[in-house]
Amino acid sequence: MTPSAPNHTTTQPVTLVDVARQAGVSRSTVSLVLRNSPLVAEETRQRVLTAIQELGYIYNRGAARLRSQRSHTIGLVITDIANPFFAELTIGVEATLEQQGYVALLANTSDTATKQARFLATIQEHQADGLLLCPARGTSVKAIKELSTHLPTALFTRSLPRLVVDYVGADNENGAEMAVTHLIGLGHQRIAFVGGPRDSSARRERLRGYRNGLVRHDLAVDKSLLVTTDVTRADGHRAILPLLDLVDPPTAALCYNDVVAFGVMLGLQAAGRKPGQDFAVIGFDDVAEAALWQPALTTVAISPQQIGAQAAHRLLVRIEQPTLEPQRIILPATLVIRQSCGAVRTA
Amino acid sequence: MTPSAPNHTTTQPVTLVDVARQAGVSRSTVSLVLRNSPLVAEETRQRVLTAIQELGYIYNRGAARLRSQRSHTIGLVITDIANPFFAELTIGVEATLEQQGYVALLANTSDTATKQARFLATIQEHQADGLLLCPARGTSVKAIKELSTHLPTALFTRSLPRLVVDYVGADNENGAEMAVTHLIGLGHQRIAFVGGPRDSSARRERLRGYRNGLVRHDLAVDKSLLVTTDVTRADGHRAILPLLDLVDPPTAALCYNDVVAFGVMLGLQAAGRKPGQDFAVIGFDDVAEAALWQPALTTVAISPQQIGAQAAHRLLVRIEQPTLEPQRIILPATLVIRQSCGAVRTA
DNA sequence: CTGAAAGCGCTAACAA
DNA sequence: TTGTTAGCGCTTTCAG
Repeated sequence: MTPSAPNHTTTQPVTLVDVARQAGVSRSTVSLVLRNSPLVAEETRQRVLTAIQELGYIYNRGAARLRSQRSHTIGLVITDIANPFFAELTIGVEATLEQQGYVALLANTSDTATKQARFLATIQEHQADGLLLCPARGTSVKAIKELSTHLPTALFTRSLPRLVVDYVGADNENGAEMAVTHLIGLGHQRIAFVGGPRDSSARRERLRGYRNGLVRHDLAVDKSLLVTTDVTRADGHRAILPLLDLVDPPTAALCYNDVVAFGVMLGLQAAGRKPGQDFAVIGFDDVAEAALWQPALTTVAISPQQIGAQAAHRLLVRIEQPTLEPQRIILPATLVIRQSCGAVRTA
Repeated sequence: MTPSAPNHTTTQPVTLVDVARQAGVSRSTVSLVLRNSPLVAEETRQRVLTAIQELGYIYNRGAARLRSQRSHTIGLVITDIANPFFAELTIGVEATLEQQGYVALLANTSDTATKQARFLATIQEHQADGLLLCPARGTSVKAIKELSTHLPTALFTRSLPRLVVDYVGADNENGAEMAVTHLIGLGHQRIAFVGGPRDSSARRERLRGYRNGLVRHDLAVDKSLLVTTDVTRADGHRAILPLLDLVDPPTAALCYNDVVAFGVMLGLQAAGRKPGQDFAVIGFDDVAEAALWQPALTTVAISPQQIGAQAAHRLLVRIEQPTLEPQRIILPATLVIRQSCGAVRTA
């Protein structure tokens, strides 16, 4: 309690009425100042600002929202914050929201539809102004469709079939095709596609690119080289081993994402193989770790921060103009060649 | 619009009054049902629940909070979500909050006091019921002290000098001492302490353990072996190089945390050294990646999820009983020996 | 540009 | 157990 500290009456919280009284103006004037309205005379405005300072007044958005139906809050629902891809994406989202005076209510669904449903209900109860969603596996499209009619919604990373809402993602198809083409150029003929949940749109797109790449080079698509998994390192590890035991085993793998690719590399090493030398591995995402592994991971780079930032931006625009035509924003993917595909000798 | 779908009048949102009318009870009864009060007769309760279903009513917490001064929201402020340590911690926090019907407003400060201050203001405007904070560098203790008098606050991972509030952290001092003792046992005499911001309490504690370990074995503390840094891989990388050029260089390094340790290992490799063979590296945290690096990182394990869960739990308890004596909860640390310290030959 | 009055959707006494 | 009456702190017309 320094003497210069604002005179905080701990018991009764200071309200806008107190500020109005102190400044000698009406409540609505204070309200206008609070929201940076240009309608207030500069001199009045200063008086109000001073009063706010003196009283240590804190704007009560809870009250404001009740009246204005705007919470300046959005729900951010992702499948796994422990995946660095989503961590970086979250940073992008947050930066954009912060700029515009919004905050995120965070939820981690662990890629399960039930947790997601529970959180979506919570989000609505808290009157979030919008929803940023990476749909979990088994998401009911119907439910999200319903939801998106009254709650501005933007999807990222994964889209949902027959659901026309804003979406921001990467060019998965092209990225995957570039990767496969690169592997084929390196002489590989038996290329596996490892990992990812079956109902992920991102996986479908990457798989399509993979197929296109093969077909374009007159290689057959062999179903025994396609594996679906959950999305952790352990899953990648587990998935690669049976592939090695095939009669005609693959010599390379394009993985659903980097995390799975890391698992695959570990699995290979556990089986006495040397990724980058006797087996080629390519990931997807270009997470920061990718460059740091031994061997460094060749991967299809997409920018998670940008995806997050764009999705957030798009959502805020939609909140302002709900009738806007939904947009599908696809950010480019590029192949980053490192050691794990065997194309480069050393660091 | 399936026929079975609830009859959603898109224009007028359904309120508690509508539910009351539909169920033929008063508003307060509905309110009680909404809050699971045991005072309502089971039969009435069912009628209300049915009405809620039929109307597709959504509980408006915004309105509830205005009256009850409870938002069921807490502010979660961390320094860097891209650090897997904080990502896991967040998971722990979230799990606990979810169980108790709370949601987190997330903020990533990038370890800067200004961003933190801005967010703290936002948190208050949004009437968060509590604050879970890992203080950024340069945090004004006075400001947080002031804040904590009206906002239930719990710190984690880093504490603040002369601030008596709930705190959950790891046994940094002991952990560091165990690590140093291990290195000394391995024959190292010149051991560096690398990384971490000077004003992090966690760093101070780890440094103290480091000193204790040396002193207890009659080794001198050499200030030229102590480096402060920011907390990214790049910082670790940068920090180790000058150390190698010393006239009497270190042969081992205890790092502020795993992320810095990864950087140190990369720096060593860039300098043509072999961590785990001609230089020993030990980290702190035991992030998931630690086990997967080549060489696998020896590190002091603390459980981020547990720290997060405990801190959240403690905060919720305090929200219920604000007069409780603040507690300082220290979770144990254990040394996990892998390859980077050279004590184990192979995987 | 400023003021007065009404009310957002809920909860908290209190009474019935 | 349920209903009645205020009113949380703000924004929003609408006048002045």
